[in-house]
Amino acid sequence: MTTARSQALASLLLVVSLYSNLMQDPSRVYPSRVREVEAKRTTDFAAELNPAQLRAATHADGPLLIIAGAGTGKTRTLVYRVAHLLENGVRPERILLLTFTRRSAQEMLGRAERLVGSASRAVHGGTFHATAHRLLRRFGQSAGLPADFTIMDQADAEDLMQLSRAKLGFSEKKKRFPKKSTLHHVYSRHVNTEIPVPAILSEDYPQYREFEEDFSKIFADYTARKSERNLVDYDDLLLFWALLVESDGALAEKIAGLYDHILVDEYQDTNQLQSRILRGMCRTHRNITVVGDDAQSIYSFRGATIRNILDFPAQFQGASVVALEENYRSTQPILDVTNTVISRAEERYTKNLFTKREGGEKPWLVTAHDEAAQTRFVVDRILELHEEGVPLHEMSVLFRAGYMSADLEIELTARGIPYEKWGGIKFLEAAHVKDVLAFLRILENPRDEVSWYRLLMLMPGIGETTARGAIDAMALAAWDSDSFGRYEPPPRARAAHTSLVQLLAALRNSPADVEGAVTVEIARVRRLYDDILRERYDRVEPRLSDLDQLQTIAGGYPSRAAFLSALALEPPQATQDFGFGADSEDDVLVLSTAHSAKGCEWDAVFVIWAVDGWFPSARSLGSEDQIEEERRLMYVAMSRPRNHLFVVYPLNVYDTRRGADYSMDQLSRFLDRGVREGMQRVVVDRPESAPPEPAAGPLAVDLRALLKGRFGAT
DNA sequence: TTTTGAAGTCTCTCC
DNA sequence: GACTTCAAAA
Repeated sequence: MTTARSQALASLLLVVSLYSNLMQDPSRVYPSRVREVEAKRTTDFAAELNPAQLRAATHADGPLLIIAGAGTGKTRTLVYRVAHLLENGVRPERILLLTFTRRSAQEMLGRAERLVGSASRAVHGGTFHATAHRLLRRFGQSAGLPADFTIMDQADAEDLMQLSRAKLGFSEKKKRFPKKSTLHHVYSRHVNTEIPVPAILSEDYPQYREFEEDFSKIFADYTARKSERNLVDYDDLLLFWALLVESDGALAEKIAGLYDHILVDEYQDTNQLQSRILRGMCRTHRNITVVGDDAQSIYSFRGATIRNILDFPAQFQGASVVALEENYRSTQPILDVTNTVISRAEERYTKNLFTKREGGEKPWLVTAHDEAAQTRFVVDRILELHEEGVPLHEMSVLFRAGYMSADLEIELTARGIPYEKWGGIKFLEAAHVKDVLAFLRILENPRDEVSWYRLLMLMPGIGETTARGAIDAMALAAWDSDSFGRYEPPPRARAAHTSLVQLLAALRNSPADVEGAVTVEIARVRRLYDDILRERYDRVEPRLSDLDQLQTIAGGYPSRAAFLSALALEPPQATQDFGFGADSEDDVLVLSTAHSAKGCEWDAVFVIWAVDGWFPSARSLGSEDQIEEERRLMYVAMSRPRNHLFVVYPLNVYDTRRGADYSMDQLSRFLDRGVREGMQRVVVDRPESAPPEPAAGPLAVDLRALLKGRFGAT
């Protein structure tokens, strides 16, 4: 069976190999690679690119902005630009390719390799955060950052924020005090956008304006806590990088001098802080190429600003601008509809996407009676297309938020259709995985308060007060590694304390630098932890097998530190990391959030839950800007297919949020009259009373029988 | 006083 | 379903 989780694990294994690649000193790779470049035939750029792509790919030095509409060969152009640079003698390790996701970095470097040979492997590529991490491990100490810092993921950062919140006594007294996730969100937004906190509160959280001073106090405490405890959050990675390249010293020169060319993908999704980093990195050469599509800017919730791309020509004087407008992906009827959707957007670079792909069916707008009918329609149509020869991996179902695919997943499982889910429940967010990792993290960084707290709270007889008391005692002893052993617990916690002390001692004494050391450590932790797991959680078996997998994965890392850092920065999201070897031959359907689908394409795409309040999300209806972003998100979703597009919406939704009753819902506002004119409509009724026949084997359902009588065109 | 279980409140997108 | 709040149990 193909589950999201098992695939996530497989992808994590891939990360292992990537990680060791990433950490390799490129100078060691260099000499042999160069010869391969020279031996390689030169690429015939003019024959393989259209005029606009050619201009972008072969652009000489200096800033370049490529405005690339959906499906216009953006990746291709960037890959050829890398090839062009290499063929013109730029050393691969002097090129930095910044992407938004690890997946696109892999894909691009893989394609570049096919084009120009293995030289491209020495090109530095990765996300902003992963690149920041690499630089900070190498140069951070000169900037006052400890060498052994631990990276916190978002949940960790929120937990730490909660500790600050509780410490300052805000947890009980006031009514409606913002919760930890809100606190963290405001903080993160402040760091990434550089908007002052009061302004963020006024704009996004007017109800919390009265707590303005409390926010400042908590943030101050949070910041102090981080540095005392050796912790670094995602935002810090960028922040320290920016500070490093903006300083006046030789260090800034050195870091900026690492690269001669910087290429940035998905530039519309960068934020103010990232823009500062880029300006710092380009202080000497100005060889910066950015690619983006303002119509696909969908990450403002994490501080991305469309201004970066709109203002690029002003920020980098003399920048060339190339627009890619020929769409190679979709048929004309699909393009007509998506062009109409995005034409309603306010401020943008005007692009006129066109295609030579004439013909093809009009996109479908499907009105389903309710959620069950929606699910049935999607599954039936998928099977039908599959029978017509479209492989499952050439189809995807897209939705606004991860939880919206629940019903569909049940049905797919029942009918034996394999699928993989992107952007869903993440392996590393599972409580039991985080529990085990907490043990490893305090070994790595004894000051890691978040992990201590988590771990202590797991132990029977230890609650909030005892946990905090133990942590305070350790802080008082300057986090000496024996300080926990000297701590005197109250009687009810004594047994737990003893076993924990013994475990930690055993772990500290086991050799750390032998192969598979991390796996051994996890096994030891589990001798204590597995019983706790059985006690605390339901569905024990799958959780235990997750931990088995975690042990296996850990075996691939050279050290505990490498393992933990990789997990924070390269979380296995699911199978989006799947593009290798035999596994890519698995024919599985893709379920994805609209966000995670960006940059991908399929033969057939289903967009479900196209209901006002769901897509656009009800939370975004408050402001014009947010609605605009939702519109772009819908545009991203609808512009993924090559040949078949289905937009589905259920009429009656059993909505527990509003008094648990059926309510009539309305089609998403983005499918306005003009858009609908380009579509063909279908109404799908409530499913017949008979349940679907259980599948004899994968895809063995008699479709015609199931579909009979359930279509009624209007 | 502290822990723990149970009822009640919302529920996005990602590095 | 995860997280918070609240009241009973140790």
